[in-house]
Amino acid sequence: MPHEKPDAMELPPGIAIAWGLDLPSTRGAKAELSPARIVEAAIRLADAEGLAAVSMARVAKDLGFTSMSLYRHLRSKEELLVLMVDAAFGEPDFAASPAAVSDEPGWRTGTRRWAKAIEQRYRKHPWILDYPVTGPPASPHELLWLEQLLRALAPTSLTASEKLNSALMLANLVRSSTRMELDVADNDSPAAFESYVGLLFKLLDPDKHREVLGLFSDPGLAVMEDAGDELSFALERHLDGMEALMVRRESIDRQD
Amino acid sequence: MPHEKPDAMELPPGIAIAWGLDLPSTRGAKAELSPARIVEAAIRLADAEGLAAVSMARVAKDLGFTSMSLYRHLRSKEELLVLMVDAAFGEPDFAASPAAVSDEPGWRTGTRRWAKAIEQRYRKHPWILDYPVTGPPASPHELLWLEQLLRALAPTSLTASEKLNSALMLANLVRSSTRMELDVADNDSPAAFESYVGLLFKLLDPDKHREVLGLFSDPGLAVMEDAGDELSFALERHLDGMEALMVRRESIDRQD
DNA sequence: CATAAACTGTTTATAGCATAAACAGTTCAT
DNA sequence: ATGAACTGTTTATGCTATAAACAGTTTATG
Repeated sequence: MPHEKPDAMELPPGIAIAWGLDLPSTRGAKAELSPARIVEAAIRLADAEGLAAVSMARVAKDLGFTSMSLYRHLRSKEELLVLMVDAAFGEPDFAASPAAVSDEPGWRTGTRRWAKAIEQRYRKHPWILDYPVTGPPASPHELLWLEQLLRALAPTSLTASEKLNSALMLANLVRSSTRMELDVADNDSPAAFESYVGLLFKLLDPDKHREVLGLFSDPGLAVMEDAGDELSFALERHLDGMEALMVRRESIDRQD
Repeated sequence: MPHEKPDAMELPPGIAIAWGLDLPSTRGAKAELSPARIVEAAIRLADAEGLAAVSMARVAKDLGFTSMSLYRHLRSKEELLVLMVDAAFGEPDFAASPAAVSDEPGWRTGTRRWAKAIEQRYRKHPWILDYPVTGPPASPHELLWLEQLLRALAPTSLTASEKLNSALMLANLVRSSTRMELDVADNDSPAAFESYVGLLFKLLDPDKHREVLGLFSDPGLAVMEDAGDELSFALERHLDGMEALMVRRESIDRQD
């Protein structure tokens, strides 16, 4: 890859490129490839065949180059993956807030809208969920999404730590709920679900596993039909929990 | 592997072995290896060097056998991983409930105890967190843990779906919180945290990222000192959210 | 203007991975 | 006693990421 600013030397993989910190070089043959082209091809491949299909050789082949050519633009496959995920998140897109229509606090509406928006990104590029979260967000688009969520939480009475914690938790919640829904959807529902329950009844001991068996015997246990029901349930519970904290705090403030 | 009951033929990888469904065979040379020995060696290796160090060749070498010998006892590496995770969870261990000491509802205490207990398993075998969750729990120990959590939730007024959803959410919450705490702890804290924040200040646009920057400028943003603080925060919020649902429901019941 | 530095892409090579296939030895059911 | 069933080994295949050396191209500098 082209030489970098001194600043950019010790950054985690992909971050320098993601933030546009490498200066284009003047000398040398002009490049046909670029990180952007490679990432684009890799995303196309992952969308079509999953993250497991993304190998350096395959991406290069799709572009009409050799595997090693990619290493002129990316330090490692890890770097490619970081850039893919960042690009797949993309810019947050919110329908501009229609003011407070309902009687519920604005932070709830905003957070819910954020959750639905990022869920859509996961559904568009499900392979993002196959790339494990390694640490706090450091890539441009991930930080933009975090920013949007923090803006939704800004009007609340939460402390800085609480806001950060809540934001990270909400992000995890959407991620894991969506992942669960997609996993289940993959095993085209009713047949697979029946066979899962059948398996449980064959294997479980009615004594040691009475609650599990009771649950799956319950006729009221509807397989969540609409996509997003599971996420909605978890999200509303979490919002209620945050609200409880705020209410408690305000009542303490009032009595001081 | 030895021949299996007809029942055991179509099960997901590892499940048949985990539930002890393969009959030991009488004919043939007596085996020196066994799934149990292999899994034990693999866990020892993962504990010491991480999940990435677990290859069939390495596990076999540690046992003094060839790679291919493992395939006489396990269908695939996937099967090994499933069995490792199941064994690493192990039997749930709860200090027998000391009745209701505090004035809070028993389901809260029980759920909290469950969360802390499973968190300890993750801390003992952090590599469990590197193995992605693929679907609903099907292995014996995972189902035992689920059973224990459902028992804690049993006295609540939640419906069957709500209990299942809540249980899965709680499991996700503990998993992702612990993962985050371990990720951060890996980068031996203060130095790495400072450099992360420094990075943000160098890269972020004070306009486009005002909330993120404001947050990290806040002197009140304490790096959570005690292990488990992050988990506790998220957990209490979630418990509050569940409680809010129950309270709302009871008040509706009363007015009907 | 010539030369060297810097860059791009290719070829070749290595070490690791999961796992298939064929084979030799062992034990028990028939 | 014979053959089926089993265990473990050897050998081989096709993947993977990526290091190293090389050829060609462009541009900055002598």
